[in-house]
Amino acid sequence: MFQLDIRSRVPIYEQLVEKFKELIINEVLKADEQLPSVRQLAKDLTVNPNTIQKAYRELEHQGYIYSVPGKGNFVTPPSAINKEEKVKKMKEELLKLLAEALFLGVEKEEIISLIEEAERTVKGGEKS
Amino acid sequence: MFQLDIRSRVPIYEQLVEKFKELIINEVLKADEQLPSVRQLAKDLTVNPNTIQKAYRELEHQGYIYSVPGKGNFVTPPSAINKEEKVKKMKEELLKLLAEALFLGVEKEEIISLIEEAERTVKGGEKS
Amino acid sequence: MFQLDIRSRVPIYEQLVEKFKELIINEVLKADEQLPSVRQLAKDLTVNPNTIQKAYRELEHQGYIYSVPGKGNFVTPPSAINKEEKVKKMKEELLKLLAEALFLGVEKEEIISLIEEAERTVKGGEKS
Amino acid sequence: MFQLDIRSRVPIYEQLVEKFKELIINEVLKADEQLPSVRQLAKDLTVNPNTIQKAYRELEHQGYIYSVPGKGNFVTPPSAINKEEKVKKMKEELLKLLAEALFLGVEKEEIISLIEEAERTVKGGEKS
DNA sequence: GTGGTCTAGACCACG
DNA sequence: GTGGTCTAGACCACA
Repeated sequence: MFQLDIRSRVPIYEQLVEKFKELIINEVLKADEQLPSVRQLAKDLTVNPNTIQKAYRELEHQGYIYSVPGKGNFVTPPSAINKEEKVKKMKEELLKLLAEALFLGVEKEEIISLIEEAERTVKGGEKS
Repeated sequence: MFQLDIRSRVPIYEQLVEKFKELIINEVLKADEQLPSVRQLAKDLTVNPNTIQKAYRELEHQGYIYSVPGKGNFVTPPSAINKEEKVKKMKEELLKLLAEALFLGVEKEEIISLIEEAERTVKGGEKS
Repeated sequence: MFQLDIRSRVPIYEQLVEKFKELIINEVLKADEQLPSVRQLAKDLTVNPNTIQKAYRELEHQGYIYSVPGKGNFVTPPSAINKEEKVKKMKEELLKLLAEALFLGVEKEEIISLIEEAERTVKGGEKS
Repeated sequence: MFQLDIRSRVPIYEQLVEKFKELIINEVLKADEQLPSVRQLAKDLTVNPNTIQKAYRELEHQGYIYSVPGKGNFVTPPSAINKEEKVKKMKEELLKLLAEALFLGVEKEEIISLIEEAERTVKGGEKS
């Protein structure tokens, strides 16, 4: 299910966060869908349960999932994500990255085609 | 000369690497120019010499400078730097960020205006 | 009758306790009135009977209801409920929250207008 | 230094978060002051280092402290705390608590005197 | 020395 | 069964 790079400099739990965000953004995991249980995923990935916990907790902090103790972890419906603050940070980050890309000689047209590519992967998540 | 953010999460040596890369790409530091000596820079920035050493080693590893034992560290000519790999990573990162932005409801038009804003900040620094 | 938030972090039994306390303080449930039976309520709310039991036991512990074995659970007359302790805790909590608000730069006037807003929502429910 | 209630229902790390927030709000811990090291505090409180870590991490998430790996954890200057979002949540919480207090028969005057008491403990933190 | 991550394994609350 | 917390102890990166 996941490909973790155990040797990478980026922590396992952070890799997990990224993977899950991707799945949620691309709606592979749909609203209110249940995520794999902490123990099960830990077993599948041969990682310690604490590490999974940490990833889930971080995802919850970022608003992408919510946790119901005794029940499981579930995907937050996009409409319920607190966007304002997140969008602001996102724009700053985007601006920085765009400047860097232009600086390295990436053409404006290339970036626009990247936007279109991104649109295709998201499709339908921007309604709310 | 440098503004280091001691508070930042990103390690000092990495901040140094970024700064030097900027100076090199902008040709503030010209081809084959000698970099400040480890000891001198460490003194100027009130940073541990080990930290400077680490930054220089990393710059060398990434191909931005070359080291001549007993002489010092020198700038690799920009034409010799391999940008391809960096551009590729940048595009991947951009794609991910763009998808996230669209997911959070940022309009395509907004992103395009961000590109234009980014263009303005870069203009003038991209002589190389 | 009840709106339970299955998603919430606060346990269902605790939500039940809060709801019942509200109904009792508001005298929607009058003194010595009988509460719904554990089985019936569990069925109505599609909740595990154990959960209802736990809520009732907790309400009894806090003094809001009393249980007559073989008969059912009944509302303690409001006059017999000890509010003092609760008011004390409430004040401590308020003090903490007020300090935090002031620290974050909320103006005193804003807080007073919040009090007035709160007054309006309570008006009409405080017959007891 | 701290009084932890090991038997309490509220987790140790959360108790720590509350204590530290209090110390920061009341300016016992001043801006950019260093917090006790994870290991040291763990030893002093005879708690596992991981638990301290968790508390510090949470405080960082909430914006009250910042962490510099290899250096330590430091108090965020009030001016640098991202307040907007926090203030919004705070007001909601305050409103709820105020309504509950009024409901329980706490007088408006009492609340206002609580504000004044809170003001005295904070004194000077609301400038920015 | 510092913080950050991770494993191994335990116990609790909840439904 | 689920998530949440905690201990014990290890290793790494950084300054």
